[in-house]
Amino acid sequence: MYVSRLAGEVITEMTKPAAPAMIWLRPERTGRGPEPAHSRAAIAAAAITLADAEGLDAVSMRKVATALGAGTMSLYNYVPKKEHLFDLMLDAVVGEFSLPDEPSGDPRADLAALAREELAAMRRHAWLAPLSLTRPSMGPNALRVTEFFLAALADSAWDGGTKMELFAQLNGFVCQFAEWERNAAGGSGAQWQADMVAYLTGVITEGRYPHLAQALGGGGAPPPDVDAVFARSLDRLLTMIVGE
Amino acid sequence: MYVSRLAGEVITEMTKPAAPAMIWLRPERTGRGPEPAHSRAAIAAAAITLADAEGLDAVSMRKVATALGAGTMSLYNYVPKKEHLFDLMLDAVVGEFSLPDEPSGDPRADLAALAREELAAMRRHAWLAPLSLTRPSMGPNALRVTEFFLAALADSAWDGGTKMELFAQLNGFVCQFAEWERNAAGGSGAQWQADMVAYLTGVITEGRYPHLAQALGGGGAPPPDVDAVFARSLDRLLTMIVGE
DNA sequence: CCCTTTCTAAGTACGGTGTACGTAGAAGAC
DNA sequence: GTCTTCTACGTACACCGTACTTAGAAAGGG
Repeated sequence: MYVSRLAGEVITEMTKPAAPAMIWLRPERTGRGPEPAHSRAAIAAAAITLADAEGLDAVSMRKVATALGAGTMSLYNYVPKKEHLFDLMLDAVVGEFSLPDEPSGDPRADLAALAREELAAMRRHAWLAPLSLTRPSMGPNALRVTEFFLAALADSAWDGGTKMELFAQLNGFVCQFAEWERNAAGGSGAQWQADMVAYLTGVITEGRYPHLAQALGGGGAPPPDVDAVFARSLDRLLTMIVGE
Repeated sequence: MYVSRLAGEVITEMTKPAAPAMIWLRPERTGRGPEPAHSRAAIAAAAITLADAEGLDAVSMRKVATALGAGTMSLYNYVPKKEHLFDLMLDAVVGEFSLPDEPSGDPRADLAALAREELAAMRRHAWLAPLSLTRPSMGPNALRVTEFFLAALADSAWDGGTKMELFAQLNGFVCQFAEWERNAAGGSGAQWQADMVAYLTGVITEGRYPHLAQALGGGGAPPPDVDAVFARSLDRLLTMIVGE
C-alpha cells in the first residue's frame, strides 16, 4: 500500500504538470469534502468592494479574508495565489457588461457598444484599467466578451490571429483613455497634478521642445466634453478595424 | 529663532504643496551639503541590472541600495518613494534609444523607426512593457522621444491633443506586442503555457464559443516570423496615424 | 453501516517589504 | 568661525504573501 501510493505520487508528479497554476483550470467544487463556505463570486465581490473603497493596493489576502469573515489562510483554499484573486476580480467585472447575445450585423455599432461598456466599467472601478493592462484575463466572462467581439467581426477579412490582436488593441485603447481621463480629472490627487503642471510648464518655457510646447499649449484648457474625445478616438480606431 | 523657524515651516507648508512628489521636479544636486556619493544614472543602472537579472519584483530598495554599496535608507535621499525608482529606470531605458536628431521628412518611416527602437528595448528588458504600461513616464529622455514623435507629425492635420493620444496609442501597441511575443515564446514559464493550452482547448472543444475556436484554431501554429507580424500590425496603426 | 479518503478551516511563523524617525557628521554660505 | 543644510545610515514598525500544521466535516467504497 505504501509502495503503491508512493508510485502513484511519482506518476502524478510526472504526468501532471505539478498543479494547475491557472485558477480557471481548478473546479470551484470537487464534490468530496465539506461544502465550501464561500463562493468565488462572493470572494470576488469582497475584493472588488475593497478595491473600490481603498484602492487596489489595499486588496490583501488578509483584508479580503476578514471581509468575508474567514481566517486569512482559509482564503488560500479558494485562491492559491494572490494573482488568482485579481483574475476573479477582473472576470467578475467583465461579467457586469450588458451586451446583446448576438451581434447586430453592424460591426461598427457592436464594437462601439463594447468599448463603451468597458469604459463605463473602468469609470465605476478605478483599479480596472491598470489591472487589466497588466493581466491577460481569460475567465469565463472574458471569453464571452471575446466571442462577441469575434462574432461581430465574423464577416471581416482579417485572419483569426489578427482579430485577436485587434481585440487587444481595442481593450488597450479603452484602458489608456480611462486612465488619461482619470488623471485629467485629478484622480491622482491634486499634488500630482500640480507637480505635473509645474514640471511641464517649466520644460515648455525652457524652449527646447517646441513641438511639445505647441501640442500641449494648443489644448491647454481641457476639452469640454471627454465623451466627444472618446467618440472621436474610438471612431479612428474602429475605422482601422472594420474599415470604411 | 525657534519661533521664526516654526513660522517658516508653517508658511512653507501653506505655500508649497508639501514637497514635489515628482522626481523630475527635484534637482539632482542642490549644491549645498556634501557631494552625493551616487548619481541618478548609477542608481537607475543598478536597478535595471537587478530587474534584468531577477525580474521587476526583485527590485527592492534594500537590494538596489546594497548593489550600490549604500545603506538601505541612504537610497531614500535620492529616491524618496519607490515609484521614483521606477521612473528613473524607465527614463534611463528610453535614453538608450538611438534616434535621428531631426525627423527625416517621411513620417511613416520615422514612426516605424521609433516603434522598432521601443520594441528592441522591450526585448532587452523583459520588465519594460508591463512597467511602462502602468506608469506615465515623463522624464527628460521621454520628453526627447515625445518631441521626436511630434516633430515627425509636424505637418499632420491632427491637433495637439490628438497627437499626444496617438503617441500613447503607438506606445501601448508596442508594449502589447512585446508582451504577446514574450508569452508566445514561453516567457511566462512552461507551466503557464501548458495550462493556457489545456484551458483553451477545453473551452474550444466544449463548443460554446465557435468564433473563438475558429480564431484560435486557424492560427494554431504560431506564425513563423514574429517580425513580419509586428510589421503588418504596425503598418495598420501607422496608416491610422499618418494616413494614406 | 463504518471507515477511509479527501476536503475545508484556521492558527502560527518566517522572510521579505516600504519607509518614518533619529542621530552623526561633512561641506557650502555668511 | 559659525550656521545652515545637506548626506549617510541604523533601528524599528506595520504589513505583506504564504509554507506548514492541526483539527474536524462530509462524501465513497466495502
